Amino acid sequence: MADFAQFCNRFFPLEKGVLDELVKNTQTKTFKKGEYILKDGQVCRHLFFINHGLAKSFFMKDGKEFIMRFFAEDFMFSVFDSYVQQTPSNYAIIALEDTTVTLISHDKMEELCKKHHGIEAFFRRLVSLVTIRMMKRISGMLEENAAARYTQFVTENKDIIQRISLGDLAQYLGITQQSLSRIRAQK
Amino acid sequence: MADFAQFCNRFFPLEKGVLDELVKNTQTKTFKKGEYILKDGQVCRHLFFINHGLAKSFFMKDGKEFIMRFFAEDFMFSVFDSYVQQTPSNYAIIALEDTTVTLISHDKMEELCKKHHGIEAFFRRLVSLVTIRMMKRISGMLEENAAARYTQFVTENKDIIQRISLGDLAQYLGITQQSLSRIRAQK
DNA sequence: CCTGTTTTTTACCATATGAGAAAAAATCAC
DNA sequence: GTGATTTTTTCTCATATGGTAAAAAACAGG
Repeated sequence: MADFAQFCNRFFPLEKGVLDELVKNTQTKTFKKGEYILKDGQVCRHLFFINHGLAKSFFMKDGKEFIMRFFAEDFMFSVFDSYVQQTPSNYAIIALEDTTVTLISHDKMEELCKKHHGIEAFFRRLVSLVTIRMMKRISGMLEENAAARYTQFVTENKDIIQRISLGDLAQYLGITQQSLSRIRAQK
Repeated sequence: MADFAQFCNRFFPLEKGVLDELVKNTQTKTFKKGEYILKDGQVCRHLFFINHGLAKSFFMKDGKEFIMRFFAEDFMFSVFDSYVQQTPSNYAIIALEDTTVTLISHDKMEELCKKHHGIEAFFRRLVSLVTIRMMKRISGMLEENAAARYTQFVTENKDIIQRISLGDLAQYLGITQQSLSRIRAQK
């Protein structure tokens, strides 16, 4: 069971009092497998941290589902476009397993960012790392075909790969599940 | 000719003295068409702002070029993975036209972020918007085929589209220039 | 343990895009 | 302005992936 305060200490150490204030302003929620953590069309009003479980963010287009990312234990995330702009989200988040999350509300977080320079810096670091991950994703999508992206995803996500269905993984890779099944068969 | 201070004021207003301090710590450089603004393998030690001109960031793989982004006037950017981690860059930046940039060094910027909460917040906003753009790019690459991505790029970049070669645009879209030529022909 | 549901695999054909080569057009340098 | 270079187009064929359908396998609930 990942702990949010511990995560923070590893991620970006804050002064004791500041960390306490941050943690004090979180709440915890549990979602059953298959439940929406965020529905598309809603404004994403929280940062999330996964204590336990697995989730995906995704969107639909022409009846097809496309997966932006999987989120597992000890990971902090949000739907950043909706969160930052406080506009309705094009993406939804669903729990793929029974999942417990720690939440910080946008308004509180903005308030804390203004109040504590350290939390602002924490947040900058968080978004910076998100950016770096997205750069890698874009590079991978440009340079590699589906088979190579699959192999890479497997090697980089050994820990969660068994927990993700073939269909979900295919939609993350941007191919049909039939194609992914074919790719797997060719090994 | 875009002005950096004006850009800042529009982007994220800082206190007068703070903005002055930021601007005072910039320098200006000019690159001829075709010159490297950053070579891959180098650590990206600056944030960039384009006063005038056009540039692309890209990487090579198996002799093929893949373009991450184009940067035109009045735009602030960096190679964020290399910049944030201060590690050698996998990406290079080349001027596509004679280009003038305003630079802020990483070390100075970090110093200013520590010193002025406002600059930290400025930077958070900058990285947040980068993240949002990258989310859009990833969505687009997942959901749309090359023809649709081309159409969308054109409509969203009317201003610079005539300045980008077909080959470069193809490599941004993740297809060959022959394919893009074919797509264009079908309109 | 059995039954219904979901997930994965397989097969067939259609289509988008890639690779290589070469022609045509546009641009650049002197 | 002219020749050289670069960019764009066109062509042909190969391949990866999509779409549809259906079978097989795995899983879930009573």
